[in-house]
Amino acid sequence: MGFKSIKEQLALISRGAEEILPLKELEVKLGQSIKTNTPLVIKLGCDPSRPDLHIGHGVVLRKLRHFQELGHQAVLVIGDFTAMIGDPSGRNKTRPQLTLEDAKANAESYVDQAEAILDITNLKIVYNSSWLNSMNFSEVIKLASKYTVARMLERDDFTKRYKTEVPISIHEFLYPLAQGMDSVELNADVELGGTDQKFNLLVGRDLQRESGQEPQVIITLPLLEGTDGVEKMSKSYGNHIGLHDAPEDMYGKTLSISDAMIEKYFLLGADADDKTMDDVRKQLSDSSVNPRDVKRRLASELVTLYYDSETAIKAEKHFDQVFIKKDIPDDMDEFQLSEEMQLLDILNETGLVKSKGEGRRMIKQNAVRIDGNPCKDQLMSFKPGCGEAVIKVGKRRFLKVKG
RNA sequence: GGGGAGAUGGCCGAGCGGUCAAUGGCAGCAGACUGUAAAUCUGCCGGCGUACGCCUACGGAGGUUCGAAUCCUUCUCUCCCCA
Repeated sequence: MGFKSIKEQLALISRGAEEILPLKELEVKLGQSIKTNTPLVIKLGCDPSRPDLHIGHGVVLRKLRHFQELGHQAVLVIGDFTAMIGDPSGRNKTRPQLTLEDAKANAESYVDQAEAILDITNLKIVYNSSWLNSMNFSEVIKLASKYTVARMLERDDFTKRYKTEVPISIHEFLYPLAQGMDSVELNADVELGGTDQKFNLLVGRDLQRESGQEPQVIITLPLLEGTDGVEKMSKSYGNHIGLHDAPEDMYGKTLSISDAMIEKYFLLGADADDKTMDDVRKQLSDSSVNPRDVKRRLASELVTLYYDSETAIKAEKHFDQVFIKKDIPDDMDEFQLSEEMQLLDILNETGLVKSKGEGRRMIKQNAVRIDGNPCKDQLMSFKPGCGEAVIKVGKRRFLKVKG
């Protein structure tokens, strides 16, 4: 099968991308690829230490998918080796060090989730332990000699940590090098990553050059902020929309993003094409259009993307019912009463609240409703034979008690 | 190798023998207002008990004391300066 023209390919490749470095080299590579009818090798590394994927990860996976659609060879590098060592970079605690088995298990789950985006049948999956694990100390030292401390310290987060006297371990300097080795191993033509990966991606170029390879082109993608619109999307911030979130959650969470994020979510999260983006921008700048409606469209497109349009309609209906009409959802967890029980215990045991203390607080704050009426009685209890009641805690926690 | 500083609740950061479950900020949760937007206001924000209260917590382990996050010893870890 032939490739599309350079121009056509670039249009898709650059959609949503932050930087393509150097663009000229990419054009050359694409040209060669067309001429020799050979797909380019597109590398994406993933960290299997955190197995829950969200639409933030989706941004870069989507870009890899674009390359698949253009007929290139996508390679997913599972960083099981690096995960095994345990990268202590990042804000606070040392990361848990995974065993190779854990990393492998997580990797499987990762691939399973990535299937929502990638064409798995044409995906090459490799584990970097298969080459990094066998390097001996002298090889590592030789590798380490190719970079200087000053250059390492150029990296943004190292600079920051160094200045604020936050520890940096020596082995962290080896991370970019290990990642770069992956590029050498694969003879990658292009490597994808978030903007925070820029330094690491560039190291790959240097190492490839040292090994006599043509350096890879790097493509960085913006980091998608989470639903709070401030921090980057991350499960630990609790601001993520998971790829495996239930359709209703995906829809609801999307509607909770701030208006300022709508455009970005369309582009990066929903993979909107140029035409859609124009339309969205037009609507957002039109004061007669309620931004909420644009957001509703976004939510529905996201659900459609990860599920299907029918599910999106259902999610929307659920949302309207629960949050706009403040009605109860069609489906909710049920609790069968076998003996008289305190409301507080029911809440606690079913996980509607984290502790009884939280339950008490919620009740005090009028956050607990029974059949729509705020419950102020902390000692209230349910007796068998009392029939059905719907308990609501906060905005979105429901439970049907059957007695 | 020598000298100095430090480790506090999800994070930052006060406290320096009792009044400390620990000021404050951020994050979070809930309520009001809304479009599950933003902004704003209010309350909550270790666990258990209706509550007086009890238990567990200030890097780990010991100790001094009627009483310790606060003092001493020791261990672990971190940062800075000198070599």
